[in-house]
Amino acid sequence: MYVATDCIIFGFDEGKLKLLVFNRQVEPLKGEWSLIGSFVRLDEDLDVACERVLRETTGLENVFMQQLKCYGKKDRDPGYRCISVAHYALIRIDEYDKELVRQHGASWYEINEVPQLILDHNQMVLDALKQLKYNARYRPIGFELLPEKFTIPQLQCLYEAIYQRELDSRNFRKKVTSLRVLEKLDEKDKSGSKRGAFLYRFDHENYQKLVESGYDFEIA
Amino acid sequence: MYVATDCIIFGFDEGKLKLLVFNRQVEPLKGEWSLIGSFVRLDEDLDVACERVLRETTGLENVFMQQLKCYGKKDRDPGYRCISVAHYALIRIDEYDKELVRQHGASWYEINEVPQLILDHNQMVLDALKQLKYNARYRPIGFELLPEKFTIPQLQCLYEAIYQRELDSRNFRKKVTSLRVLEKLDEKDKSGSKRGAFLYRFDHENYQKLVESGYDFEIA
DNA sequence: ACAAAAGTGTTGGACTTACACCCATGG
DNA sequence: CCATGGGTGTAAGTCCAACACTTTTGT
Repeated sequence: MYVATDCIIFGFDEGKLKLLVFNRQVEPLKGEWSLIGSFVRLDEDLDVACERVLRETTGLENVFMQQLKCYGKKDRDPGYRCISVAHYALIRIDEYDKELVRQHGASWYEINEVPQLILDHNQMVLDALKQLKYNARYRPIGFELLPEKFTIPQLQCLYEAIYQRELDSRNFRKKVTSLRVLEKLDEKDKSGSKRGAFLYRFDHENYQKLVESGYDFEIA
Repeated sequence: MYVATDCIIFGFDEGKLKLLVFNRQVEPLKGEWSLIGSFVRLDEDLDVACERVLRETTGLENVFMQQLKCYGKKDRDPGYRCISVAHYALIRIDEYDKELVRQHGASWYEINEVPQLILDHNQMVLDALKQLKYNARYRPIGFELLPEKFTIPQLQCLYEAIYQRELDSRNFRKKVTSLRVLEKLDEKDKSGSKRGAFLYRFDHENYQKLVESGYDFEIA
């Protein structure tokens, strides 16, 4: 049986949660929209395979990535029996290799304007989004989608995009700062307003300590 | 590549959460403890394969079963390259086919006394238990492990076994009855005490309605 | 009559939500 | 000077956790 992996790649840009979809360049179904994927090689760990796929298409390494689900309907791929283990990845939209992405015929789509994809890939996207919403409540994975330095309004905007609802800025700020995993910098980002908003950095060290102590990261 | 499925089968008996483990009857590793599994047939849906495994070993159908994770380390099975999609199942310990289980050389082990299992099966059990704890908070899956009629003290005992901590009986009773998915019967179960405790039945219909309306089932 | 489990309410504290105004700056 | 987004505190309500005694009945 063939074993493949497909990647649901999320990014965050212009205040919107987006999905990277690919123009399929091989037959069958050449020219259709698709997630990016690959067969898992015989001598390759499953998770290594999807890291490889991500690296080959975006140039990124050490990306947040998580196994979503294994799709195994017998007729999911009309060509041959193939199961696919879907993973979703959160990438920083300012870091990926734009040339590489262009070569693969990929484009970003807003999460609720994703076009028709091949096979069961639309279902994978729906499942991944559900998972992302779910996980975002208990681990601060939202940070994975932002540049290294970000402002609190940006972070809030991201969570609003994930949850697809508005959050109260006072309550949001209170909560994220109370988590004590944000390091406030002396710089401001003035791209969003005249006044400028302070930049923060994610304090990985403190985060790690808190995780180990069993801390609960529910946000919003 | 070979594709297998393995089943983590949970049951609840004598106030303890238990796992059904099998004595492996084929080489290699014959005689070792193992989860039960099977290769996925070429013309068989993945989820159908694990339903088949469960039916073949316990005689049960229509069991609560959920995909856990796909295990795909390249050397997880020293014999040949094989990925395994683990599923966990919750069964009622009074319903399974004891003769069938005996034929497969299976025994129940308390969840924190599980012996050494082959390959990565111990890891699968740990992951399944974590998932069970997690899911038990948001869907009333605990009911799957009890007989059709059960008492509230039994239900509490089950949740205590899953969470591995004690719960307050007043708060627990308050919460589960407030969910409005329990139907109180006129019978009592006197096996647990002189006084006897009222039996309840899970109201699947009302549960379905509540799920559809987006209700949140957090318990304990 | 007593042991053993079933059943029942209340209160204090923690957390969540809702809500409105001033601040800093660039144009 | 004004338009724009950034930043701040408080009060009400809801939810959760802690807690102890009475009931029933078989032995």
